[in-house]
Amino acid sequence: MKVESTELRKAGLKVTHPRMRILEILDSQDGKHFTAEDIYRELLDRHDDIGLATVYRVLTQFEAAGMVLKHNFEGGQAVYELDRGKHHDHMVDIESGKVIEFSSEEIERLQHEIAEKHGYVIEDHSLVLYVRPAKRK
Amino acid sequence: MKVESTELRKAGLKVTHPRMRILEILDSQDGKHFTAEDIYRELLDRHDDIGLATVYRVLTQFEAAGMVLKHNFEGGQAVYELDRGKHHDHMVDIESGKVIEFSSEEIERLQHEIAEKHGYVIEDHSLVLYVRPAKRK
DNA sequence: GTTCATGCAAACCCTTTGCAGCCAT
DNA sequence: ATGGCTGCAAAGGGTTTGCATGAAC
Repeated sequence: MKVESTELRKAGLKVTHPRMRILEILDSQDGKHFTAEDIYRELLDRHDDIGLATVYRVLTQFEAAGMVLKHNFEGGQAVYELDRGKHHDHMVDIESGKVIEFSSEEIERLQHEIAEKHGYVIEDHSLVLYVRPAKRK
Repeated sequence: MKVESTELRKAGLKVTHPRMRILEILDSQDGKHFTAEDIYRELLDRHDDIGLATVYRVLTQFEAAGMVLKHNFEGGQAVYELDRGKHHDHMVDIESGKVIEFSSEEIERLQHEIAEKHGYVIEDHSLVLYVRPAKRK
């Protein structure tokens, strides 16, 4: 039995064709971030007849199940990535649109320190650097 | 002459009633973050007959002129605040919706270090901590 | 056979835009 | 006077939802 179907069952979701396909696409490229449209078009390319509404519904369910992370970078369109367990933040190259992942334990630590100082506990956080290739000197 | 009108002229914008009023509202509470609707409703309360479209247009112009900062926190609605020159990041209390400002030179420094390490220069960044009041122990 | 999921189109929310009239300069 | 501004209503883009059909269990 495929890994995907186990994942779905674990999340309490029926193993349906759309969910399997979408999960496969999300899993196909590590570190890649997809918009709902990206996935929809990929499905069309594969001649899978799955509606855009279903893509949104499935992504929302995956997010609720903790299988997928959703990010709202600038630009209106949300992007999704498979949650592979290692936390990271993002850098967006504003010239190419490319998304680079990074992580910094030190920043994480400082964030918790700051929240604590204000009497809070961090539930979630979002750190995005909008960057541009450095000019060679 | 009021400070507001000087600000507007400096930005190359005509000194109109809507722009003055919106600027006044933004200036009325330091550290406060407004949605376009917040401002619109505030204007209605003051019996200023200004359309929501105008509020959006004016806020966009203010942002372009560097007078105002726009943030896209979770929840679909953008919030605006007067740019008073001191950079800061945000913490959002997910229970009350309250926005707390903070700043950390150390985090800023680490961000630049990370971007540089990847061959990039930071153009902009967004750091938001979604927090919950700490339980008393 | 039930229950849950899907496709389609319509609805939704926030934001932007076209246009004719109005106001600041 | 004239060019930029405004209000209104309509359009826009991304996302969600209602409903009848269809698939998974």
